[in-house]
Amino acid sequence: MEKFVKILKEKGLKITPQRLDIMSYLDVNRCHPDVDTIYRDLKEKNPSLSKTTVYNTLQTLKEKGVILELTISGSERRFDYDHGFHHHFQCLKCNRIIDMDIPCDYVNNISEMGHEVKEIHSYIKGICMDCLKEDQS
Amino acid sequence: MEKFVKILKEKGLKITPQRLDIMSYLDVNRCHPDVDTIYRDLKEKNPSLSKTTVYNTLQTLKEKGVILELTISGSERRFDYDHGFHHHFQCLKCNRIIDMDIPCDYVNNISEMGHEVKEIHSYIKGICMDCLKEDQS
DNA sequence: ATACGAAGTTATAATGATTACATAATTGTA
DNA sequence: TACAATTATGTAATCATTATAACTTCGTAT
Repeated sequence: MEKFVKILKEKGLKITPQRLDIMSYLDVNRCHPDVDTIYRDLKEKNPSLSKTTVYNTLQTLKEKGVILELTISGSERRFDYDHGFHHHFQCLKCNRIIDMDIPCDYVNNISEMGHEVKEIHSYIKGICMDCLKEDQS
Repeated sequence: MEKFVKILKEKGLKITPQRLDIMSYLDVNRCHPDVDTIYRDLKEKNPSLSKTTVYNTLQTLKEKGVILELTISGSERRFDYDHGFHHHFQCLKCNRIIDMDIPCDYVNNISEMGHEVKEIHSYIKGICMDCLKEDQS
């Protein structure tokens, strides 16, 4: 928990239990949860939590670069603790998002383009291994 | 225009002026327009056009693989005539989306993963060349 | 050609996620 | 401990998207 306090201080943000809860939740739950899931899960331990707070905090943490917002789907916003670049795979059947740590040289070539790069998102969609197996059986 | 008729027939879809308009619009306007832009522009020539039709048609064409929906931004849905895989760069300042045709070997390696790949999206965000120049002057 | 059924379009209403706002509470500091 | 600034809360407003139902058009078979 100390590491989250440190991060908030570095970013010039006040330390509040709500922020620590959300950061800790995203650090543990690397399943790219959406706003509502975060809200519902955290509300169990802190029933007075407001959904507005969740929105505000996610927005703040995103602006400060602590967390990442995925835009893999147009309809659902998903969030991720920022732990280095990797690709994301979304299964069109079970809707799960899987981290993919296959190396990609493209990232290194981008600087040649003349644009200043701040974020890279790589989304692959299809049918995941598990759903493929189910279909066969 | 004949090519759009052909595509619709191949996909088993009826040929309607609205669909042809939307396909033609996306084929010409490769700036990745959002729903509202498409609607406003096409409404000029066909004032009875309904926004529901735009939504329906985009959805149908997307399902049939004729067009692609970008999810580069969480807040705005953008559409693109499907003309082969390429990366997209979005400028965080002017909001423009630029096609990037730099080769990427990653695409070829994906099949090794065990998942079945249907779509690949690659989004890069940052400050574009033009905005960088403006900042300096 | 014409008529018929299916598919597509339209306009309106409903939905649901996100944002705005005003108030209350908490944080960090003097 | 008290104070100013920031943050959290709850409600209300907003906006894009979807659902619905009536109407129209399309493609085909007569």
